Amino acid sequence: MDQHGYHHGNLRRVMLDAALRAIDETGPTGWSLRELARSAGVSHTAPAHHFGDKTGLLTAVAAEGFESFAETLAAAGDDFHEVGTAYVRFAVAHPAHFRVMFRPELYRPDDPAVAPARARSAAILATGAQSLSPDPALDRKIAVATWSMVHGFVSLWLGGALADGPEIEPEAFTREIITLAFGHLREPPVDMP
Amino acid sequence: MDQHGYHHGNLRRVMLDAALRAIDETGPTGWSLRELARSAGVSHTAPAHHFGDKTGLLTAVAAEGFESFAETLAAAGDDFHEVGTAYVRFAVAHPAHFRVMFRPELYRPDDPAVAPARARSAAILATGAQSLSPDPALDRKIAVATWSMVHGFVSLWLGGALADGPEIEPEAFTREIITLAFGHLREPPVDMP
DNA sequence: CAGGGATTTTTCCAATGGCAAGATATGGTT
DNA sequence: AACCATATCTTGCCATTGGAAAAATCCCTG
Repeated sequence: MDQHGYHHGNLRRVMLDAALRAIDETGPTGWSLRELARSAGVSHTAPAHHFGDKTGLLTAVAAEGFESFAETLAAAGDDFHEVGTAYVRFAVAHPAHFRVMFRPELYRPDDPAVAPARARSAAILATGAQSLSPDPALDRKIAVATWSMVHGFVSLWLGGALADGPEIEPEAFTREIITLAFGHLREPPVDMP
Repeated sequence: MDQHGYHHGNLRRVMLDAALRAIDETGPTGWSLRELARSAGVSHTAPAHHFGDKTGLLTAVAAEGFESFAETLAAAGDDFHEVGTAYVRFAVAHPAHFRVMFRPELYRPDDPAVAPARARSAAILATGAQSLSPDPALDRKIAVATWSMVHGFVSLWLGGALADGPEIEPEAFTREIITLAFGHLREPPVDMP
């Protein structure tokens, strides 16, 4: 089911992939819709049917990203060390998605295709530290602190800001700094059925 | 020394300020050069003389940002708690600059107006944790961890990702999470002459 | 095989970034 | 005060872009 004539048959996915590649190469705004359409071999208005406009395409990227993100986080379990590591793993594996997801001005965060997955991710992150301490207020503090650290690390890493100095292997390094910063808070090992 | 006729007299600064305002309102790419020129009351090509092109304007913003940033960090002293807090203070006080500075694809990071201040900032951050521990490798880890946390926090905060839940006062909150995460590493109080 | 919805194209428009050439102002020199 | 080199700004132009409107083509169902 390739392109056989008038109907492309697959335009939506092809455009998404082209967008992801373009984002990897030149950032979330370093390309034009017409460019992508050309590369897909269709007219410059063909994408409009699938995405509406350029913002719509970025919204679709964000939606796909948050879906996958929520899954990754959920699969990481309850330990916030693991959730933090999963956060970084996702960003490194899907840099283009990640680069869009946390820049809400690029897309429509309230779009029904985005909002649920977005909320799901936020919920997992917010509750990641639950019952670590007896004080719920401290829990939130821990959650935000962890979230901040992994988000910041990955942003800096993707942005090349950590390029000087010895090479860093993102996932392993994340584990180390989480332990460094939050290891001392850890309860005795949680039940592992 | 306002605009008196043909020569604006102050275009460079006026354009920079207009850009900063526009970035605050619609992000680093949510405006057009012509728009800013109109708001300054000059023709759409007038800015070219001062900045070359749009990227040049963003480069000037980044340069100004890193200058001010390096000063702020340097003034914070040696304690990496203070440096971290200063990091956040800067970002909150100069959100438009900050939004550009850490997105190198938006400007020309190697521009001679940017590179030195950028390097100065990086150096302060990299050595922020020096001699905290006997192990230099751990120092780097601590420095990157701290940097990541404050950078991530501020990115999330500026992006509105922390908007749900109780309101957060950035600088105070930063102090708390730095202490939470790194307080246990702290040497006995440094000499304060 | 007819109709209808889905998908894509062609055509058109306003706005943008940038270039080239010309106009105007400014300061220093004499 | 006249002059000129330079800095600053304008006008006119062009290719590219995002998007709207309308028409064309395809595919599925009955």
